Amino acid sequence: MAAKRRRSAQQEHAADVATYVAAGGEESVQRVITAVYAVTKKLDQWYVRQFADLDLTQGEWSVLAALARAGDTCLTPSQLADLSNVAPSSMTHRLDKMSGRGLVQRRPDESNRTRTLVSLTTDGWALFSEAVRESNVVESDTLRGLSTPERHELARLLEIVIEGLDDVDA
Amino acid sequence: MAAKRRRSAQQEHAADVATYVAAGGEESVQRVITAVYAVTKKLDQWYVRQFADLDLTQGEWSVLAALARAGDTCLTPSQLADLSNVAPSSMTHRLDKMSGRGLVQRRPDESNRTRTLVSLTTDGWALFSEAVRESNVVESDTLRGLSTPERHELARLLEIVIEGLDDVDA
DNA sequence: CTCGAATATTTCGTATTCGAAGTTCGATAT
DNA sequence: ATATCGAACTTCGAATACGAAATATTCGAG
Repeated sequence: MAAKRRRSAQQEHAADVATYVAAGGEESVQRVITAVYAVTKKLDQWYVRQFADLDLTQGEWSVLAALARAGDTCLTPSQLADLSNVAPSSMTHRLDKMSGRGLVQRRPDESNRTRTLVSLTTDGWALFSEAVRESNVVESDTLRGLSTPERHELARLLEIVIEGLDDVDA
Repeated sequence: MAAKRRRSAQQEHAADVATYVAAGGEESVQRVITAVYAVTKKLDQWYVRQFADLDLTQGEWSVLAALARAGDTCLTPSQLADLSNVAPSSMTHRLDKMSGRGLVQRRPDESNRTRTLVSLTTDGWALFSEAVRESNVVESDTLRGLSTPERHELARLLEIVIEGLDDVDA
């Protein structure tokens, strides 16, 4: 099942970084970026399997998570499309399915009738909680090699990166 | 364009983590995982735009990168499907397109005629290099808030996580 | 040697996604 | 007031992805 074990994951990663550096990337950059994507790629595989139990696709999860993070603030289909990295037209169909299943509800915005407001139903909130708890199992397992101080340090460094994300476009 | 600036990205992130913790996640876990996905989500958006200049989709990029990382070792369509997180049947069509464009080439495996061996062409290698150099611009910009020692520390911590990834399935 | 199971790829039907119009409503200027 | 532009959502056709079945080859058991 798992790939060739002749090399450790470390060595495999180092070789990948070397490939990117040879192609013109910076070492200190590629070491971080390649590592980040190695982690998310593996996590994505697990999410697919975990969420299948809940009859949930990654796309539907992104909607659920976006609405949950918004709290009691309703979001529009456009906002959800942006947050989910999909085209607005795709969100239409996705919301059709999810509202048909009773996870979300759409209602017109009285103050601006071009807008539609989307919010989680009680079932939607319940499924969100269920998914978070299931995900936390594999996520926790993923980080088991790090001590609590190391996790905080890792989070701190990532949060520095996050702080500058929005300014890059400009 | 950019979302509401009333809150800093930091505060936004902290609020997101609080939502996951309230739903049953562990604080030290969610702080890291949420941050990792915040970074990759933004990077994914940039990749789409950057790669559009090279007439390259993210799916095609994943094939290019997998073959480049394999070096002179050929990969089979099945292996590429695994590495790209797509179904084998999807890889068939993707390789059809890419070989039609002259980026990759397929040849039968003489030692096992059920297999097909895929490798990069000269044009494929050139496009890979071009894409790496373009990507490195935004990636480098993404990490500009970190000093060189901080980048090494971030890479070190992520590499600890990577080392344990394959053992989680078991 | 032959039969059956396993592996690798492709084909095919269905579902999801995207981008480009189409439609409705709101905002601004004249 | 109304005309025009822009914003938000949806509809529609084309492209992409998935899963199941089909095809071809290898491997192992009898």
